[in-house]
Amino acid sequence: MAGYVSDAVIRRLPAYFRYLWTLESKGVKQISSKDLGESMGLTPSQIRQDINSFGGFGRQGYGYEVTELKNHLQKVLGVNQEHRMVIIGAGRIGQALAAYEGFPMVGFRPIAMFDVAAGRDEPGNLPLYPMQELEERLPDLDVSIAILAIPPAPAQEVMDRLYRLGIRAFWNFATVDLKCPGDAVVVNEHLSDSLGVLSYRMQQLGI
Amino acid sequence: MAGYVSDAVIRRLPAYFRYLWTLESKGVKQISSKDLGESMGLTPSQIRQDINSFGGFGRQGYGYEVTELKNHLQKVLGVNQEHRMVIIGAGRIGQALAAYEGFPMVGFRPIAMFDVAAGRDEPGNLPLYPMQELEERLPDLDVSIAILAIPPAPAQEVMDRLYRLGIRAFWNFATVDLKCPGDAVVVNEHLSDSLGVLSYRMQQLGI
DNA sequence: TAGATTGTTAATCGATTAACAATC
DNA sequence: TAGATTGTTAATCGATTAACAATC
Repeated sequence: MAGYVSDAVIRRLPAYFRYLWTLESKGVKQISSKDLGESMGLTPSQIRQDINSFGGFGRQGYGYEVTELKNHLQKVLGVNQEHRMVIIGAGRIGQALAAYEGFPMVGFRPIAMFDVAAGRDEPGNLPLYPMQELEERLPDLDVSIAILAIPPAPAQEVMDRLYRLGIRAFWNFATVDLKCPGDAVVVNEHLSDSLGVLSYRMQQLGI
Repeated sequence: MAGYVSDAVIRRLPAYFRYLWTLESKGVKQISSKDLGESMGLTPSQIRQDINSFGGFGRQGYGYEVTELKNHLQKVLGVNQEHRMVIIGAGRIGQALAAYEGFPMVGFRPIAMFDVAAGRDEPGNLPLYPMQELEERLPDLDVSIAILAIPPAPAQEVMDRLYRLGIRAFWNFATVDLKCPGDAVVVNEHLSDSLGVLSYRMQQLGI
């Protein structure tokens, strides 16, 4: 079905998926690359290229079946299966993520939180465990992803500790770039980088 | 100094800035494009190209002065000046952002929060006002950026309302893509898109 | 059928990498 | 000076756009 799909394409897939999801929820059955392009700010050509990088779904003279394409994108991204997550750090960011409503759409589910300060509020309805019980409890939780919502200083060490426990996927909110072995994945989320870009554009417009 | 700088370059600038900042705080005085490239996972060539797109700072045979380059990047990004922000929505994401430690580095400062439910906790040390007082209070707050940490449904409407009050820069955490007039800037932050990419990579590695 | 729109190849455009003279 | 490393031009690579035959 798909050979190598470039990074540039992969980064656009979640946006396609999201948009098709909303189309489906509005009852739209069909869409052409032209209309999709207009809504998403991309050229029809690019959309057809992107979609075709993982298989042919359109019908000439008609366009794409919204639900069919959405479901397929879901499988391509792997967000059709449930991903159980543990959240490390029960500070404000950790708590915000524990309650984030964007997860169900992509099949992600927070299962538990850990924090060095065991006396914190239990947010949402997730159990909160002290960090020292990590080794003891993690195996039973059956999670495949760890969210790091902790300060930068201990981040790399905590990641290594989770790696030793078998975690191979990390979503990092600590303000450092973390490195991991080749058999694991890290997505470093740098919120302030977005602000840098925003600031640059403001300057250009003289805001 | 700089003509047109491409989007691809601009998106890398905050990472350069962040890394130079940590180098400076470690007391590093000088760095070559070779070493910078190794640390950041870029080629020396690319780094020299990027830096030269906004002016020549290196010395042959020596490299770059860390502090000088950092300070210049700061000006290029416009993060040397203070940006006052208002946070709309005092839910968990709003509260997390109110306390986010990544802002000072980029000169951003949250000033106040607004929420439809006036009875919420006052988080951090920011004043929290009811949303209906927006028109009355915003002019005195002297903010140039609004963070939207509200549900998708009212997001576009709230943005239009802020635009009418003179706000021209938006950082949007609502899970919809917002559109704005050409004299304003929006950065749409889609956290779950990152998870889509993470999920795709996990699948590829068989995690 | 005629019109619309795909899948796909070819053309263009832009970004990254390589190379090297200039020079600190 | 000799060695290192820049700034910059040229070469390569990849991604986007255009075009169009295929076909629903």
